[in-house]
Formats: sequence, C-alpha cells, structure tokens
Amino acid sequence: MEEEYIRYAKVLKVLADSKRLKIVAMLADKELCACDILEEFQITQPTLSHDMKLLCDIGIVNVRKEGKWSYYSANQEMLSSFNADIGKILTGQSR
Amino acid sequence: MEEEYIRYAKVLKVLADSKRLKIVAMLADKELCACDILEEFQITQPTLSHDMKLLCDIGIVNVRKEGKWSYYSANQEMLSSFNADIGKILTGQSR
DNA sequence: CCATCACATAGAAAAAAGTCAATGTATTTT
DNA sequence: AAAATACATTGACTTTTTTCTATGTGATGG
Repeated sequence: MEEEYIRYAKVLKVLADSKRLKIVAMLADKELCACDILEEFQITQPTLSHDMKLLCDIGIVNVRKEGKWSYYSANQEMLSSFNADIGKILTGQSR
Repeated sequence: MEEEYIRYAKVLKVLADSKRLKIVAMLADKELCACDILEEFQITQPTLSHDMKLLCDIGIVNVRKEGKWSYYSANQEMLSSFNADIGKILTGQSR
C-alpha cells in the first residue's frame, strides 16, 4: 500500500537522528525522566523537550507525568511491530 | 558506541522518505533501471537521480552501468545487516 | 555525423527540521 | 508564601533537505 510507506517514512524520520536513536536505546530497558536523559546530551532543555514530543507523537515512547517530573519509557509493542514491518520492506518480504 | 548512532541515523535519514522506501522495496526482488523506477513516481528525472545517489552512497543499493542505462539493485547483505542492527536498538538488545 | 535517449550535475528556490533564548506553568521545597 | 525545580511552549534563526529548471555527458540509432 502507498500510504504505508508514508507512515513508515514518518517514523523513520523521527528515528533518523543520533540522539533520538540513543534515547530510544536508553529507554529500552528502563524508564527515565527528562532530566536524566538531558544529562547525557549537549543540548538545551527545550531541544530535548521537542525531541521527546516527536518520539511520543509517533507512539514509540510513552510519558507518565508524576508531580513535576515526566517519566518516559519505550513502547515495546510499537517498537517491535515497527521493527518487523520495516524489516519486511528492507529484506524484500513486503509482498 | 556513540559513533554507531550517527552512522545508523545517516542510513535512517536516507530511508526516511516514502519514495526512497518504496524504491528499496521495488529493488528487493529485482534489478531495475532508472527509467523503470521513474515511471512509478510523480517526480522529475533529476530528483530520482539524486535519490538514487543517496541510496547508493549509504551502500544499500548497487548500480551497474550498461550502455546508456543504469541498473539498480538492492544490496541484500547491507540491508539485512542494517536491519539486524537497528532491530537490536529498537528492541533493546543493543547491549 | 546528427539527433535522440538515459542519466548525471549544477545551481536556485522553497520547505522542513534543528536549535536556542525567553518565557510560561505546575509542582515541590524551604 | 517565596524560591526553586522540571518541563512545555513560543518565536526566531540557522541549517538541511527537497525538488525543480537548465545544462552537460556519453552511448545509441538513423
């Protein structure tokens, strides 16, 4: 389907950034608040906030607000299903 | 490794476009010349040429020149190894 | 040869993405 | 209650990406 490629491309576009990719890896095994993530990068807080929004918007990262903190975690189901889908395209099993 | 994320992000950036993604899928099972690919899209020839260069530069597509034609094919090994690598990151098996 | 075909390259314009300083909003701490 | 903390939002600026027109190059066909 044509629409599929557009949908996948949108997710890939968000993942196509070294720090966002690293963030996904960081969240793979544990939940982290924004301030923890921020420490790992040489970026300002608004930049991270923007990046986290992108990751959440495409559904591969979840947020949980607690007090003044935002805890982020990986959406495992989304990530593995996306991984499977993209794998089919790349290895020629999409048909 | 930090460099890994940069490398993967570069590949993802090239794949993060619906038409390039579709092109990879089209090349998965057969070799095609540029003119064949062009017919499938509403883009000009220079645009396709540019896209094919991006795909070749990151090594996931190969070119074979024959007379005035350029035949493109998927670099299966590259694609599957990249797919494996990115899969580890997305599903939290990168460590 | 001369025209045509397949493709690449150059340069320009427009759109999108990345990043920051400034500021706003809750919440928590003191 | 005042100050501080954690994060989001806004608006501006810069950089990157996308796509085009125009043109170049080499191979092919009449």
